[in-house]
Amino acid sequence: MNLKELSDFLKLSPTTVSRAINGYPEVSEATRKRVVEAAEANNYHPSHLASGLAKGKAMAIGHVIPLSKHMVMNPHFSDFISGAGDVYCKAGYDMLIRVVAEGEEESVYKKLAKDGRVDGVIVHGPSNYDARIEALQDIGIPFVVHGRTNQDESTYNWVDVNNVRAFKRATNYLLDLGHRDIAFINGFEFMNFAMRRRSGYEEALHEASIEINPEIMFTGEMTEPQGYESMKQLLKRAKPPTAILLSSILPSMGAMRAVQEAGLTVGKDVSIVTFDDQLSFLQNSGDIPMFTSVRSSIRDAGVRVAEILLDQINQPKADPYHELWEAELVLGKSTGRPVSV
Amino acid sequence: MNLKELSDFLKLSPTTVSRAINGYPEVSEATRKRVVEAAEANNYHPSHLASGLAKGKAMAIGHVIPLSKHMVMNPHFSDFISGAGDVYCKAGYDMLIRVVAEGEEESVYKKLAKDGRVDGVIVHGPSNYDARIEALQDIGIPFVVHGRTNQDESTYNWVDVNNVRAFKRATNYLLDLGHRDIAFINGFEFMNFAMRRRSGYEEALHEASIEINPEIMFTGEMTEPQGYESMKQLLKRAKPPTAILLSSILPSMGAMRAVQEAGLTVGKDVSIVTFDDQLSFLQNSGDIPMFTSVRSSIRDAGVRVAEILLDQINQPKADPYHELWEAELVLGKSTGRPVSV
DNA sequence: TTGTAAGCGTTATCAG
DNA sequence: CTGATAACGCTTACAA
Repeated sequence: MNLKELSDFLKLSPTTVSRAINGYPEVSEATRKRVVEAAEANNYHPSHLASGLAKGKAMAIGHVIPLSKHMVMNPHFSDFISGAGDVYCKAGYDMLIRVVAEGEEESVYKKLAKDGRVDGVIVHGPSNYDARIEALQDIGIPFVVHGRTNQDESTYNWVDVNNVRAFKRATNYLLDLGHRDIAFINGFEFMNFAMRRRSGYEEALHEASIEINPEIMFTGEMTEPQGYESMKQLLKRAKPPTAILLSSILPSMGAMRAVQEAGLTVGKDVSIVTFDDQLSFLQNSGDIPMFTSVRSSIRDAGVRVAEILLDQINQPKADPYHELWEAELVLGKSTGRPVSV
Repeated sequence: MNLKELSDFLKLSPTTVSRAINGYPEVSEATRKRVVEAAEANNYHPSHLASGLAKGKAMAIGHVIPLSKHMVMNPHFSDFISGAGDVYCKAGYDMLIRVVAEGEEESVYKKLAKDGRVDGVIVHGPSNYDARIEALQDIGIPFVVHGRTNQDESTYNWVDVNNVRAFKRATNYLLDLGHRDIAFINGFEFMNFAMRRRSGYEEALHEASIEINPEIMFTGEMTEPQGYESMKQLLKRAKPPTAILLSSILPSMGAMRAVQEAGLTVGKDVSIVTFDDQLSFLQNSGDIPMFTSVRSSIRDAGVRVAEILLDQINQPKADPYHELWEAELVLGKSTGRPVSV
């Protein structure tokens, strides 16, 4: 059943029926009631394609998600997406996802933005210099970046965590406890967030006049095995570091496993501080959380990013909008003074 | 730039231009080349809404994802989705996701199916009796279920793992090793897959004439903390079970943590067998995997489910199609004979 | 308050 | 091989 049929059935014009259904003010209460009831009874739902075409709005937001070489989705996405998706849903928007091979992202973004299927897009996982930003600016479609790049950040919308500060604080906390050998297991450093985290770590060490030691710094895809393997390497050293900083709770689980396998105790023999995105399925909670961490919810980020994008769509001339969040430092069971001190 | 403008520019009719771009056979190679180049040069992309409207195809597949009470997305989704999304992308389809509160799913599915935004939908996480199935059958939209229900399974498309068999084998393996006290940490049993797993476990115990003991059987949301807490409970018992069966690698990580915290060793003091969905971010691999498991890739399931749906869309009169997969039993480091035997 | 008619950007039909 | 014309199902001036 389409609009025409429904209006024939009601002996009304399509116009009136459309107005009634979309809640326009000029239609009388009596007819509105009749229309809505008939629509319900006949199980009529307006075609989104047709209304989108007519109004020039797609009522959808695009996400482009790159698969890594192993064809997997970064697990951090699922929490971000559940936050964003919830916002869209409440506002009547849909989430459109394109999963693409790494490298094709820019062209896919362009196509997505141009073919009129979405009213705005989210940029995930910005690299240090990210061509998507200029591409989207050229096209003129509203977008919000989750994170930042090294490009002029005043020209686009973004929400980011203060990664430099977070990792500086984390490092300082370990220094205060008396640690001097602090390893760092980071994400890939072409990702902007990872680069900033490294800066925070290095700044803190510099200020404490401790030399940076590349031998105890790792980068890679933030997975459980990454943490496990890296930690195993570290424990093999003649003088293993007494503390480790990690970029996500996933490798932290792996690191903990390696420590325990070696018969050592986390929080005593080895201190661990992690960045806790508060992944829903790996809660670092309890009376005293398992891990000491710098914490910021990635789901909340998804919510805010989505809200900001919808705002920008409704006020296209608004100035670029930014939010920089501070991470909490939460003490857990995984840190203590180094034994030898 | 739209089709009309491009065709004016080329001094051709919109028809011809459309045909050239869509690769219809009746257009000459010369004009096709000219058209494609001009489209490229002018950065022309056809409007998906318009073409969808004209062809009556949306070129999108709908997924409805329920948030749990804690507003989080089940992490198993992200792997499933990356598999499905990859298939869609290669076939030129988009993935449309609606994130909804638990309970609203059925009505959202109906709306999604009716408003013409998608050409088919995927049903996730079927419960034992799932009203969505009949709703979608009434509407007449193609759909594929990931899993099954207790309804007549010959009437709809599905892909499922043989959960009964998998958990029966897992239990039998532990029995063969000599275990008699085998605990079971399951998902919520209103989910059909969880119910089937329980059946497999119980069948094996029955056949071995071992009594079912509800005190060592848990159900809940499959998270790390669930495994941790349940395991802690079990270890408090006067005579803790010597082996545990778990429904996902997430609670298994938690269980392992509890065992290690208690100063015990997994694979010696406590044997663990898990169901391994091969979650990308928690690989149970290595020369000898960390966990003994019954294994079936949830990402592969996403791939197959998507492929089947696209097939059904292209051959609307095809009979319902099913695939029942057998899980592998993979031996890892987490199992051994009970110490007391 | 309601209706008429012209779009929105494509594709499909049919004729040339 | 190419082109005019009518859909696709809805919204929106403009009229009544």
